[in-house]
Amino acid sequence: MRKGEQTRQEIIRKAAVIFNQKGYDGAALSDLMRATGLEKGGIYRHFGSKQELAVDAFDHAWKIAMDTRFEGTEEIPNTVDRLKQIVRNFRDRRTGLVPGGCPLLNTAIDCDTGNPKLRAKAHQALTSWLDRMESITEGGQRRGEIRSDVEPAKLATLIASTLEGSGMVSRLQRNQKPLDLACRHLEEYLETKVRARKSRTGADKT
Amino acid sequence: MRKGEQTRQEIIRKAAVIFNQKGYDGAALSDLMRATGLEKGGIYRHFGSKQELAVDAFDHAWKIAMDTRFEGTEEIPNTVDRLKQIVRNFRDRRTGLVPGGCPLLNTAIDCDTGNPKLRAKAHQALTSWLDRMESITEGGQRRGEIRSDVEPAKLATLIASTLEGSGMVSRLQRNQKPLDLACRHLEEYLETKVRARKSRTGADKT
DNA sequence: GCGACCTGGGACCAGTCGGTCTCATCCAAT
DNA sequence: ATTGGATGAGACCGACTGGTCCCAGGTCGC
Repeated sequence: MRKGEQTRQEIIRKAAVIFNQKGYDGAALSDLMRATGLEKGGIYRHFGSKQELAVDAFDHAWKIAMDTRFEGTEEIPNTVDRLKQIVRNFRDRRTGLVPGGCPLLNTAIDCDTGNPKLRAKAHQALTSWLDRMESITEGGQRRGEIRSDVEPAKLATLIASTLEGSGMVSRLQRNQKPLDLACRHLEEYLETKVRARKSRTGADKT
Repeated sequence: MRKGEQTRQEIIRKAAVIFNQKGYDGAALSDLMRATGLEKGGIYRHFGSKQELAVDAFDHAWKIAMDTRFEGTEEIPNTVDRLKQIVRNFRDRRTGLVPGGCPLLNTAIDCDTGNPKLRAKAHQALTSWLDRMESITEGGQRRGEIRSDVEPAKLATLIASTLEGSGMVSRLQRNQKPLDLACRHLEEYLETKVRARKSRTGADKT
């Protein structure tokens, strides 16, 4: 049960690229066969269906995306700075990602109608991303680094929405500027509306 | 040549829904046949290929989207208020739209890889949207309603990115709140960073 | 090194894909 | 009312779809 698992992982890695670039319907079994170098039987031994493979491939792509987006942020002590780094990571760290753009955006749009399994995956992926930014914000509030009138869930949603939207525009224009612009906008927002201003008591009343 | 054109338009209207909901690959000829009530030959008389039909269907869907997003804005005298109404239209006016979400977002993601014709259509659609908001902003600057340090292209890009991104999040969560939130964020931005503050001279120096 | 099981190849399947073509019918101008 | 072009039905096409299955060969634990 060792060689098989190896092959399975290899299929997932290769398939993730195809699915992320072409979408579920656009990715034909023949594409996956070419990418993996395996025949149909070789693929279907490890997965019960195309959809099952697509789900595993999405998990793989999303894990990489999440790891990359939070890379090097844990060790940043100030929570506002940490959020700023998350924003910058989204813009700057592209190496190692599964090619084809943000898997969350791709899958959400691709599966909005039909394919409820994959759609649910995308939904839970978004939730996991938001939750993580939310809990950073809550921590920041407890430590007095973030204003208490900031609503963590809303801040997380605003960041994710802005990044994904500008990512789409950047992709369509094949131009980094829109994403750049959104990042600067978010950074300014974090500085002026989120970061707690220095106060004598260290406390921050609403 | 009258009846035929009528049928053609009918096909476009019905097909636009299918393409917008299922994407290009996901929309099978059989789906289009069912939606239009026509046989394959009936459809192919009016369009040279599936792609040709998809292009016309996108144009149709996008025209409706644009008309809706700018509906009732021409007559708003102040340009900042006009931009705010555009933002609100994006959130509020959904009736009459082609079902399936924003055709621009859908097509951009669907056709990012492959289908260059349709991708080009999406790109030009984005450009037309941005241009329109840009020229409103320029007009506002000439009239002294908008700060001269605002860069019209950047403002347009920020608005479009934020709306599309939050639209995606709202769709995935099946919840209006993220879009609501983004709108309020943009409205505040327009008020505090875009609208020219009253000045004695009426002029606005950078 | 043996035996059992794990692995992958590839033939095969029914169904569907986008697309073509022919022909009966419909409509509209005369 | 006639007629010629516009129209749409539907049979047909080859390619390809996702999926199944069996068998030869490889890879294990022993």
